[in-house]
Amino acid sequence: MNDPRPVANPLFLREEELRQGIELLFFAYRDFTAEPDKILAELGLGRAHHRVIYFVGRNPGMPVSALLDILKITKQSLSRVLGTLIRAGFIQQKAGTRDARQRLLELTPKGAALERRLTEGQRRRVAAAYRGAGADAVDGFRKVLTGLIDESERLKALAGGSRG
Amino acid sequence: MNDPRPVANPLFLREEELRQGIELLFFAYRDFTAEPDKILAELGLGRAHHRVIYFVGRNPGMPVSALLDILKITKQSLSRVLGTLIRAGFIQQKAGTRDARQRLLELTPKGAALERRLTEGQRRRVAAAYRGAGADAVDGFRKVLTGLIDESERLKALAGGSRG
DNA sequence: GCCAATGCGTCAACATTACTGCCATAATCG
DNA sequence: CGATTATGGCAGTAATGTTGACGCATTGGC
Repeated sequence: MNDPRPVANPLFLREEELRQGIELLFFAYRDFTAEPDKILAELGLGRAHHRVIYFVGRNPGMPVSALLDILKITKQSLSRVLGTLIRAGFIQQKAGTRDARQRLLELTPKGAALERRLTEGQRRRVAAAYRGAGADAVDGFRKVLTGLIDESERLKALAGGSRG
Repeated sequence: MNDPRPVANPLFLREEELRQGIELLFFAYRDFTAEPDKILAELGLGRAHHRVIYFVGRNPGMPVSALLDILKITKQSLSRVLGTLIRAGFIQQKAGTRDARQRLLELTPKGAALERRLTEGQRRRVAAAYRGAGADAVDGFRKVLTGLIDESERLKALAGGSRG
């Protein structure tokens, strides 16, 4: 009458499947950030500096407000990190032409060099994972990650540099 | 002789493709952690507490050393977080039977309840992203994320609970 | 039984990254 | 002119991480 095997319980499988996804995200992010963190530590900088350098490099001339919207931190937190990077000569500000209140941000050559150095390892890592998984897998990876982003943020996230 | 169209430069596309992957990872992780962070803040806890509660819930009876190996933080950092959780009654310790030096960790009922509350939103989010992307995409998602993990950590990461 | 190594905890000091709240300046807009 | 916007600065606080040193109980090899 009863099947002696513990037949695959769909609820259990689902739970297990979801937890595996959660864990993969944790482990991947952990290892993904470890490399640049090391380089940053040598320079007395932290992960927050990398994020700022990355996105300013990606969106040259962006105002502070746009950076705040991406990072989702307070302006006070950003202000300190940004101030450090400006004083250290990685980022420079220019007054906005349309709105003179704005401080438009861009990397200096020194900043661009650091950006390349920091992101190089991450690019290599992503490239290796893409190569190993194949084009279809990459497509799925992007689909799922996009679905994980808050709906209201998806367009902004995919806009990336000056693509959108 | 020359193709007048700026033919898709494979190097550019690759760079763009990789950067998009990097950004998706950032945005997904940002939004993925925002929800539990709010709940934790109400309790005077932080993301580190969630990680500990999560993995102890996943691996009941795990020793401290295993947790250190997963989280990749120093025992001093863990000790503080773990101490808080134990004093607050979310986690309890039992001496190891095989090795009496070990402190085997497990969630109390109170801890298990908090774990469910914290992870519920994340599970829902992952479930929604999985549903929206489809089974093939989920497979690709897992493949790529696995490839992003340090090779030496992949087996451990996939071992999850007591699956491996 | 001695002794080194292991597993865990703790104290001290410090850095980074985040937060809230408040105030200031300057420019834009209505 | 007055309200809003974009930005900067200061003060205080907290979470999370680090290194270094030490203690204590237990284990395991000799």
